Amino acid sequence: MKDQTPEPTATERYIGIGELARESGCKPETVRYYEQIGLLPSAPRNEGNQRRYTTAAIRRLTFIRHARDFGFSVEAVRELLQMADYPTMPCEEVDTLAKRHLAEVEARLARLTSVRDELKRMINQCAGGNVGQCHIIDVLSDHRLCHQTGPHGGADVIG
Amino acid sequence: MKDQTPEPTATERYIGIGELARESGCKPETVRYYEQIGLLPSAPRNEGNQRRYTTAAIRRLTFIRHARDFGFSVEAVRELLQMADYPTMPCEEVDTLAKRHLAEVEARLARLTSVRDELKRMINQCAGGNVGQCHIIDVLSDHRLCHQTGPHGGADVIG
DNA sequence: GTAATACCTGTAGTCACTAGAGGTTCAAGT
DNA sequence: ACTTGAACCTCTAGTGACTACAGGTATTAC
Repeated sequence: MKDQTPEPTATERYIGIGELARESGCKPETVRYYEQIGLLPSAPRNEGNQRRYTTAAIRRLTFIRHARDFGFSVEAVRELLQMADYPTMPCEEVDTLAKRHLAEVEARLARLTSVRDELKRMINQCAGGNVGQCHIIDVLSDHRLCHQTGPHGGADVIG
Repeated sequence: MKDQTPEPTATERYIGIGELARESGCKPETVRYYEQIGLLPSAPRNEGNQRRYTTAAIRRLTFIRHARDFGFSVEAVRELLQMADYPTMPCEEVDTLAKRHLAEVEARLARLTSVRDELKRMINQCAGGNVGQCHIIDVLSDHRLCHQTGPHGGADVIG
């Protein structure tokens, strides 16, 4: 990964898992989990068996959290990390991964948008009477009552 | 739930779990799962211990699948089913549930939209060189490089 | 009669964490 | 030096909504 900060010096301060987690916006449990599944390398331990980290770990974990926030799966993040570790490689694969992810996000957006529209229609048509006359229940009971502009009736529908 | 079809007669044909699943757009495993968690009542069995269903089950399961397709949680579906079972009750609660769900869907849409925009920006700015110069990696490494119109950097970010 | 298909139960796996039990270590204050 | 409380450790189990599999039984078609 590209260094934005100077290299850690020999006298660099080590931090514990709690501070690392705070700095990167996650919880200590999550850090241990990422170590367990190999997204983070096993951290060196102090005399009392507690993990000690440098700023390199903050950068790596921030990268991970940020990619996860973008909705990349853990496996995609693993690949992104591998690529980021070799700055001289062509970035074609990174681009491909990002584009594939964008396509998935857009598909989810489309489905979610059609769900939203249908929900709005359902709610607007509810006259406020009793359940027997309720349009919301009707639409849920019978797919044919849907306006169905988009593909919300598919298999893995909600993103 | 409001009947769209006439009441089942005494001579009605019973169907197996496979046909029920096909009719309602899910798998037999899912039907058994719904029975297990109490969304569907325990089906009567034939001599060989296999579940037999009537069209009532098709209607109920279709309702469930459809509500799930709209993104209602299983617990919300459970409540909707309870309400649908009492057609003379006021539909206020149904309305409330639907509106709450709409709000959640809109929140997810907002987050997802901001993620999509940022992904697009990342990809457009990738000059196609090597990983060391790759804007995608840069943005993932450093949240400050985000355009950040929306709240995609929050806690539970991706819907 | 036999072979293919559908069905049964029960358990474990998925994804990405999160929560808790039960214990150890560290840092600060007295 | 001692005590207290926070932070840390490992290991296991739970979340949601299914899905998959193993190992067996029933039904159906030929």
